[in-house]
Amino acid sequence: MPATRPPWRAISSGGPPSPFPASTTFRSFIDMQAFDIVRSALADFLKEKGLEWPAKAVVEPPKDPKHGDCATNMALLLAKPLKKSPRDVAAELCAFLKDHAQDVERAETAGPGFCNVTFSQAFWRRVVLEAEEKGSAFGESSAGKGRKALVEYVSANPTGPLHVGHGRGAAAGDSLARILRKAGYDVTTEYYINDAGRQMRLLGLAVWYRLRGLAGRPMPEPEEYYRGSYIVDIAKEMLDQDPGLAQLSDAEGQERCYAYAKDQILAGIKQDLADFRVEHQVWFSEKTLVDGGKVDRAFQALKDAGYTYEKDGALWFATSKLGDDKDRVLRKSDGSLTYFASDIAYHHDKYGRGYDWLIDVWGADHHGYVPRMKAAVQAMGRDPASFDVVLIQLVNLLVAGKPVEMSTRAGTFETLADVVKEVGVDAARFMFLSRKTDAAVDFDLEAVKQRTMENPVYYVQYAHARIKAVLRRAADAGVVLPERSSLEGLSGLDTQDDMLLLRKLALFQDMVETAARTLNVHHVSHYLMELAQLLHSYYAKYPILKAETKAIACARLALLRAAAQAVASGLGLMGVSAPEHM
RNA sequence: GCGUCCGUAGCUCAGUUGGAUAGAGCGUUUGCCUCCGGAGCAAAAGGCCGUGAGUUCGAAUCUCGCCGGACGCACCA
Repeated sequence: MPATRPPWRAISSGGPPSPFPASTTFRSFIDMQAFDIVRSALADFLKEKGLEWPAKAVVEPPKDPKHGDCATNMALLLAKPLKKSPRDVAAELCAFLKDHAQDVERAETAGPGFCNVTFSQAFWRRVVLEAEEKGSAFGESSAGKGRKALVEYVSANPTGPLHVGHGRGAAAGDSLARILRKAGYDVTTEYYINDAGRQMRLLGLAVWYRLRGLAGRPMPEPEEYYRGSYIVDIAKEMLDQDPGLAQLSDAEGQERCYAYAKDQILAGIKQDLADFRVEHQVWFSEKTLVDGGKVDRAFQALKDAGYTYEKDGALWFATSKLGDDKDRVLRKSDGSLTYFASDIAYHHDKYGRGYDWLIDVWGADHHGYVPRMKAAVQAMGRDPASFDVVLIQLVNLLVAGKPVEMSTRAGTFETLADVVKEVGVDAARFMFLSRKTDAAVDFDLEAVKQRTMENPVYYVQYAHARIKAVLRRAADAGVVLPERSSLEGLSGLDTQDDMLLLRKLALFQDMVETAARTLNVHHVSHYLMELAQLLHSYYAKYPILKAETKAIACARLALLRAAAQAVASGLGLMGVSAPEHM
């Protein structure tokens, strides 16, 4: 956390595949079954032929559902060793799968030599039972194995209100924490308060300057200070409470102003975050690092590892030995610490608190800072893979396609609070979380306000509300849906569209794990869009309450109830509400 | 100059570990409200995946060059 967090820039990218979640792909119960069944049958086939599993052989879901439930390229890779054409091998393999794998209804060759496997309908219906059994825990997994992860995000300097860019970082960090929890991690969320150093001095100076001006004791305008109108407001507030303040000495006045302003601004930030449904469990003060001797302890750790040296009166850290471009200064020749120094101490402290995985959410403009932080982690004797940075790209605020100036002028929507007030928490969060964090996003206030497909949040929420409406009507009509369905009761789910929905539901847990593994929050919203689309289409095509038979009506209701569970759960991961009515 | 990231339909964006005919929404065109919520559904049109090579059974995906864009490269915070 670079101290200056330019407000409107924030996030980034591409999520370095974290080592933590691992080499194996985690799948939901249903999916795991499906893929494992095929994998083990393939292994049997290889054993029979006396061959090893080819490194490039995969079992995967085919892009086109017409190709079945899962596909393997095995035959393509066995053609050479078996000295047969890929298609002949595929035919042989398919015959084998049909005979040796459970729940397999069809196994067919396709294209250049793929084997497409289709499971029985009953196999897929089980996902409804799984959803009913797990309830709101549907989609949870143990992929994280309870590892302790610390997500640090926002961490804006308490020198002014949060801007929209901070909002994107806030939404991303908060959602990431929710996703990681769902994926089985023990997550703590944290905000690093830069309450030491130059920024704070400038804040105190700014308020003091305004205060003296208001009190009729003007002083020369400082070269550098915060000019926002909120500074004047704070100065007024202080004067109202104690008109005698202006008579203090500059040193004491600035100190009083700093302390008051910091607390006020921080309180405002906390309120803005709470209003945005963003949680931070820990508020970590930079000051406590310095005062508590933690910086010295971190320095000692680096020194013990042999990475520090003195030069030109400064203390240096040999980050270039660890992949950085050049060495960095920790303590300047004037004796003061660089920002990097407290950063190192901060991360040293984080590890000391027992976290296995540190995730920092930074503005993308700080990407150049990553290598030196990685170097620091390594010098502390930690696995650099246990430290990930999610970079957040900037937000371009627009009104009807035209850029809004990011000035401090009143009347322009630049603060997070203003934007949220204007478009609502749900729409704002959904928008922020729908794109890869490392791509800049255009945030058009007009578009996001509209209840159309311009902002898909309503599309997804509507799918949820619709299902709830049908379930209510069912209850009103006296249709009693058992809390737990039976496989026989679901036998009415036998169309292609039923299967599409069931398979989508089975992928929910997969999606959560992918999002957690890649630290890419946008997977959630895309999944929800696809699920919502299937639901709207299904709803339009099939009568539910007026189904051909009561049994089919119940089966469809159970399917929709499970789907609503997934929608609500997915929206929950984004911190977006799942309304019963709209 | 060096480094990181980005370039996919008119627009905004997905695309997992390299897989089959590259997807979705918006916009456009055409249909659908005697029927459970039309904030919806169905269908059509729309593509040199920036560009040129390479790797291989197979590339939007991996490698290199080039073009275009964003952002970094402090004894700043």
